[in-house]
Amino acid sequence: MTPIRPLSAPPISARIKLLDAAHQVVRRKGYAATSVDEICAAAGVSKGAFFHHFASKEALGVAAAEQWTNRAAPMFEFPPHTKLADPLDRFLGHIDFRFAMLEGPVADFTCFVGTMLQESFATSDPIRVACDASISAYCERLAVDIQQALDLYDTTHAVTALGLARHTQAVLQGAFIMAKAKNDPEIARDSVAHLKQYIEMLFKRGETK
Amino acid sequence: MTPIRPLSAPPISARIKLLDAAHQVVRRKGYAATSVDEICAAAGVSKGAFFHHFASKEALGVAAAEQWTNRAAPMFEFPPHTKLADPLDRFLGHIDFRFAMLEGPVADFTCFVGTMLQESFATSDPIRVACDASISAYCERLAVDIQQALDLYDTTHAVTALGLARHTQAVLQGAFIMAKAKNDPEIARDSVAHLKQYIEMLFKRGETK
DNA sequence: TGACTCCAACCGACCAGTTGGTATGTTTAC
DNA sequence: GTAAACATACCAACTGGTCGGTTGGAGTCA
Repeated sequence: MTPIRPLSAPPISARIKLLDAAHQVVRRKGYAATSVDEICAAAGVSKGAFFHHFASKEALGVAAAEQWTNRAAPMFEFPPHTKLADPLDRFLGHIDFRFAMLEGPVADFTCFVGTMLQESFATSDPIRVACDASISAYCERLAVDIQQALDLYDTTHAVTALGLARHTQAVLQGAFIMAKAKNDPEIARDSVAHLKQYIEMLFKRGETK
Repeated sequence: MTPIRPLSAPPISARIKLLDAAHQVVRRKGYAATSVDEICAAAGVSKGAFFHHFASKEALGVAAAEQWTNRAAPMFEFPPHTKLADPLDRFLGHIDFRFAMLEGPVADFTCFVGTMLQESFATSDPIRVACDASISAYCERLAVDIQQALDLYDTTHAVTALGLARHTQAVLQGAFIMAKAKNDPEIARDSVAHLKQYIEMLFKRGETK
């Protein structure tokens, strides 16, 4: 399966190229409609290389879902808003950041694991579990800031940090589908704007405990 | 293509069976992963019947999306809440209704057109357009009650009826994906509960204009 | 240094099974 | 009688996956 190599070693080129190609092609065409040959062509590698690195197409799906988590991680580190002192500012800054991502071709901002889930949740449990892990990791990371905001600000409403993080993720996933329906990002931004308005209402800005 | 027949005539049996079978199988496996043979088997008809009623698999997808709209229509007519006098009660009743639907096997309550959109928005414009039409019809119907609620109740927030209807649809679509990730409806209900809380906050219950 | 070994990385022709779609025929309803 | 509704056998194209082979760089020993 995955060759054993020290984490410090340079990444195996073809493997990374295949994972990146899978992210791009599958987001446009879906998992089942994307053939192994297509992924190879997009990655610029041979079929032999594919099956050297992955035991099966399903194994690539699992690995690509894990890689998707890695790709999302910088979202919580590099943007300016992640350095803000106020946890609610960081949360709202994150929403703004996701809002700003919703532009250009639809396939470029939609979620790889969300797309795969639609097709694989009932047909491949390994892929479903890997996609769930990626989404859960996102939610749990987002919940850290939300919990700090809940600790700091007054809110009389029934809200848990993880629950609100999951709702945020759900709104984003739903927004992607609406954007796909219209083939236009604008409708997705409207939904994220509603989400932000909800969060601001929940936290009643300015009233600390 | 579609045989011309008077609307009053009894529906062509095999055609309806194929559309229903497509709804069931595609929601479980996705569009691309579902073969024509499988749909025929699930419908209990032959392949000859399939290609007699539909020019291609894509044509079935379009017809099934249109049929999905028909299947959703009773949601706005038969449930008790649709007869309530207050438009906000009808809207919130609809949310409760959708909430209550979120139970049992995931594939039984998820959205056929939402699933198809994920795979077809970039590869089949006819299917994309048909799915968009189905979602838009739902949103426009829902927006009727919302508009009446906006006319009746005081809300200081920036909200349009159609925009809120679309956000409702987005939350539902996102909730389906979260349910698929966990293979469990519970997480979907949490998100719909957040949506209901948002709507109640928007309309500040009891304060009419 | 340089000849030798070794093995992960990579290649591309090939295979059996499945795919959407067709061609041709039979049944059924009016 | 005739046309729509359905059935069956079939096909070329494509699918995921296999298999024997080549390559190139890291060790090793003289």
